[in-house]
Amino acid sequence: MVTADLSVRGQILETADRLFYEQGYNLTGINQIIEEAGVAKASLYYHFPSKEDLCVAYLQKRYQNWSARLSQFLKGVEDPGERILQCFECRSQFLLETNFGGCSYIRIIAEMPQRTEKINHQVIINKEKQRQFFKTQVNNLSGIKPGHASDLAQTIFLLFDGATMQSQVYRSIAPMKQALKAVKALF
Amino acid sequence: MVTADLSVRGQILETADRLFYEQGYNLTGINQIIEEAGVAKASLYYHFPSKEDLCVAYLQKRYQNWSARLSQFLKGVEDPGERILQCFECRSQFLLETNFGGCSYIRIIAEMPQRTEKINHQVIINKEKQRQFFKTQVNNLSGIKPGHASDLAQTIFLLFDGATMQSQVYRSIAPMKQALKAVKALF
Amino acid sequence: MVTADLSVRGQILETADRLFYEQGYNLTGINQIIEEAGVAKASLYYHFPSKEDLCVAYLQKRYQNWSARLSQFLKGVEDPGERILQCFECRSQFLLETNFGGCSYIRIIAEMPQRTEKINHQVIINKEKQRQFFKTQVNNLSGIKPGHASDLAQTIFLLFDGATMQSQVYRSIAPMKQALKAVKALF
Amino acid sequence: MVTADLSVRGQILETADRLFYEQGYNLTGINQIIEEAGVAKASLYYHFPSKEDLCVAYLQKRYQNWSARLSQFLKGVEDPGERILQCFECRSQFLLETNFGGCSYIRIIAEMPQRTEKINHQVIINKEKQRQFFKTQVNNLSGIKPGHASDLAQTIFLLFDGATMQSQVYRSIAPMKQALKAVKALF
DNA sequence: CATGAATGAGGGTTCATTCAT
DNA sequence: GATGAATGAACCCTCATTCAT
Repeated sequence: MVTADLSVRGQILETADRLFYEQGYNLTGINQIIEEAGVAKASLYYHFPSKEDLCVAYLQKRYQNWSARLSQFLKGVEDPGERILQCFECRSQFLLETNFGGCSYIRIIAEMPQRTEKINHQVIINKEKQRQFFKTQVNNLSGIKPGHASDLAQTIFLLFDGATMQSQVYRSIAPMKQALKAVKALF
Repeated sequence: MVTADLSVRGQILETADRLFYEQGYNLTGINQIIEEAGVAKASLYYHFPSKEDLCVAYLQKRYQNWSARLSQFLKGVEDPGERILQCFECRSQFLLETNFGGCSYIRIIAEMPQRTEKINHQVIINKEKQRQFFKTQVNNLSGIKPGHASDLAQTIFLLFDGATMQSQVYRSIAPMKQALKAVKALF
Repeated sequence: MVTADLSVRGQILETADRLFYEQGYNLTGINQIIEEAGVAKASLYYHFPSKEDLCVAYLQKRYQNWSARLSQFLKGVEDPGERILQCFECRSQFLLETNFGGCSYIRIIAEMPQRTEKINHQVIINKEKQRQFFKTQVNNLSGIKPGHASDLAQTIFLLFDGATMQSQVYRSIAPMKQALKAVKALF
Repeated sequence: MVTADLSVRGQILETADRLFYEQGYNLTGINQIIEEAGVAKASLYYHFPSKEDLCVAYLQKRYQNWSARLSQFLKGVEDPGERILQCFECRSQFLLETNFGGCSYIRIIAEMPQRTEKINHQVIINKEKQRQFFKTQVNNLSGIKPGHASDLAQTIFLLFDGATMQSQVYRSIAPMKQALKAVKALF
């Protein structure tokens, strides 16, 4: 659960987070954000020098929220293999809740091919953290042949992103289910 | 190679195709398209009733070009398994040429969460054709256990999309290579 | 009753007549006219050199239709005073049928302050014919003091236009009823 | 006389007021307004959310100006009958000054058959205030038979609008003079 | 007679950003 | 910290008209 932040900055970020994800970054204007956040335009620019900076904060917040959600979801799950599988379940649940909004990091990249350094940097950071999760779990798996752990983690990550993306396209969690099946077969 | 189409409609579509893919759909304005195409604005709207319709034509053209490229790439390749692997190679080559532009269909969905029916329909058509390619090849594979063909094709497709997307994010074909490796392991 | 004219010119004029009156001249585009008329754009410009000329034809047609409707309405009515009163009734009926569209001639003037000579000429012609109707009836009235006939006709005409206009504004025939009452009091 | 308002909002409204009345609402573009007002387009939309809202402000301003002009014109005139007659004189003077621009409220309705609620509302308000003026004067008239006051006021109002409109059509104050004569005969 | 294709100019509206207060 | 007001550039789209065929 995210604690309500009633500060001006918090209001802005919370609103931007919702709108960027629901409507897309380029389709969300500064005006809509400040209107729905109930703040003045100059206040937004006081806290975030540019829309780009707001985007970076949005990406950070997205990771924090996903990370918190996943931790909560995995509470009590100890087995590395099970943790991986539950990560896919957690994503399925998330997609259902968000009406198949997909991966926010990937979407930012998708709509900004000539992305700026700031934004690119944040996306890479977030993706790397996701990748690291799978790597860590795989390394903890028992019975993995040395040298194959990295490959396995990468493959799982590919399936994770592919399924997230296809679930958005098809508005269905079937791709996630399929990915889960494929991951199980890899262990 | 695509024959140059010097008709007004052809000029518009060719320019839109290039700009939508290079810059993104929402970041490409009608004005830029007509300027670079060297046509009048009303001419664009004569041939394409709206930007949305132009987007549909863009998606169709993207599929045609990819399809032609893939056919050319697979010329002489008969073995189903090899055809699948070469499809990944073809995509790698494409990504390198386009500076890691990713999958145009997916990107359109990624930047338009509230996609219109027209656009959604065309994206689904294109994605289904891609999926069908893998299904066909897998069905022609020898030694596939009955009932596993569908799962295999789906998994390959997930890896294909996941790798395409990650290659765009990381601006590297490493994810494609990784996916290729994973696919080989599935046969 | 207007005979259906299935010629291209007829189709265009009929459609323009309907749209100009329903939507207003400036709010009706050439494109809408040709689409709803089912003719090519160049065909319109073959029959009507410009939108302005089409407007003139529209004004002529509007007078013809009103004139025909009034003649039909007054069929059998001989008494000049009664003919005047029935003219107001006829207008009331017309306004109800057209959802209070008002006077087409006046509306054209209202939306084109710097009207062209062509259009101005046609409007004046139409208005003069309306005025002449009242003059003729008044001249046939019995018991009119010489020298007052002209004044009376003019006043009736003022009431007729005022009531037509106010009926459009208020979307009610109350102003027409009020004018009718006032006219009766003048006899 | 209206004091010059040099604020941005004032400049916009003053310019729109002039152009809407001189050229017509639909024939006046936002671009022309901001050019002649010397302001940025976004400034116009900051103060007026849409052209429609600007139209409402225009209608309000038109009433204020007419009201102020009439008050000034009637200064010192106490007799109700005379006040009514002077109202027609005031309108005649106004029409001469404005090159027979007619009634702004009526013209807005005339060029927008499918008027919006906002605009319709403002026009009705303005017309009702005009009507109220005549009602008030008639009620103050001496020697009016009870029950006839309302009819008389309505008839005068019809003559007022009819004459204003015809004066615009004919570009002459003759209709106003005629209406004045008719009103005198009603007392 | 009739048409499809092309156009320059302009339509109303929104963009992200800045600045004086 | 916070704000209202102002902006230049760009948004997608439609206008009435022309012309070669």
